[in-house]
Amino acid sequence: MDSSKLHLAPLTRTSLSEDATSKIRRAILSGELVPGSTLPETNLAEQLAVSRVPVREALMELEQEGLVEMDYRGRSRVRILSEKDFEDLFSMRCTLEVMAARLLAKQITPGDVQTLEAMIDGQEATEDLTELSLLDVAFHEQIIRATNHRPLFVCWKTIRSQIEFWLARAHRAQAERQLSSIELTVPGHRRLLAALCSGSESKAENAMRVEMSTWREWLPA
Amino acid sequence: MDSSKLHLAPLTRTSLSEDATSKIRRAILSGELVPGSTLPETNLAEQLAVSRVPVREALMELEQEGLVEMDYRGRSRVRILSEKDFEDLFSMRCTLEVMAARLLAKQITPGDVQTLEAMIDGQEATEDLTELSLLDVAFHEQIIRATNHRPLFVCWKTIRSQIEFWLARAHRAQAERQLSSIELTVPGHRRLLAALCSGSESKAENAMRVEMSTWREWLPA
DNA sequence: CCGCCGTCCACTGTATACAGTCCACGAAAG
DNA sequence: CTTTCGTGGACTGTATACAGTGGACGGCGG
Repeated sequence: MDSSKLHLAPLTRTSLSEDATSKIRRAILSGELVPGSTLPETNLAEQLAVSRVPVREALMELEQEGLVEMDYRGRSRVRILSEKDFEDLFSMRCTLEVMAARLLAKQITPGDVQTLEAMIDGQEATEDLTELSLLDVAFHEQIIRATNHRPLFVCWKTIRSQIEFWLARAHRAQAERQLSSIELTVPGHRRLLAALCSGSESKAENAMRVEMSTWREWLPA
Repeated sequence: MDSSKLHLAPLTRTSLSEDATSKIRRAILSGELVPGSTLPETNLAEQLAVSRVPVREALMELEQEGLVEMDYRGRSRVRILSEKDFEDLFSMRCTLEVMAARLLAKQITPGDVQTLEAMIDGQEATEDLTELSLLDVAFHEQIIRATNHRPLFVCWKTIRSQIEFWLARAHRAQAERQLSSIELTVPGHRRLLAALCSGSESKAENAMRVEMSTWREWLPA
């Protein structure tokens, strides 16, 4: 049985641009690339062993995600996020997620519930707290995706990376008082999911606001 | 007095990419490029008399704006916006603008008021209805800009062009029963501005919801 | 010592060149 | 007539080449 004709691979085929994007993104999120440091295309191209073209596209993408900023002439640096930036980020997130909660309350499907429950189980099974916080973001992203609301999802994507940046930063900064332990995250998500299934927009909204507020406390990074 | 050293020009310096972006955008909004039609880089580059590089960047930008979509292999076409797309667009717009209204109610400055009033005066002085609808969008954009909330503005930019696309389309489709006459737009904006100045978040929100609903009636494009 | 000017260099914007891929179309086999 | 296979062309993805610009730096004049 020769499956070579099935074109299974093309779905996951990855261009050098996307490759470069995720590599640079990871380097920023990990702190390897410090906020404010310059990102010369020439330099990055050399390090990633590709030409400037994919690097350019990666930088454009990351600018869109808010991790990179370009000066009036096109020179890129790792964006420096201020306190206000983080506050704005979270107020935006709150608005988007509340909208998602209300939408989903009206249209959630058994399939959605199943997916979300599986994700919560995955969170419960996790030991690593850094990993957990990523799963948490993924859970919220799944809620937004489930709404099938394209503009909402596009907007979410413009802040997602910045949220992960903040998470990584907070983890490094305050390793002792770890945010979002399993004991808090998992039950919170179960309550949220229950509210989303209640069919009541206002219940869903309130549950989401509660969920959001548990994060907001950690804002002063 | 030689001003050649003052570098006044660089502020408005325009790259070929941006040039290409606005030209293609205009062509789509005007209907010259029909939804669904393909956009081969080679072809566009030839027509715009530039190389493929600026065209590529323009297409990436327009994809972000939701006017262009790329298939799994990178071939671009003018995006076909469905009825649901427009509904989602407006619900997104409503959410963002309500958020903006609440924010601005808390922090509006005399300068903001002055700018917005001047824009309303400009609307009052306009005869052309197509022009008026663009001024209307610009007015709402100014409200969002005035919040000084970067993520909010970034999100707005991802839907702005699609809204203008819908406007242009609606204008062509129903030339007789013109939407948004001056008699409706200007007083509506004055009331909205008054609510924004009231200092009350809920008044601002309600006024914005009213403003949004006047648009929504026209949805079945 | 301080400021001004010119040169050089690092870097981007754009063009061109090259390689690979998918699809349409047509020929050959059933 | 239908199906299969092969081939050519139309594109994109990526690399390389070229041109221009602004800033850093050093020398020169005050």
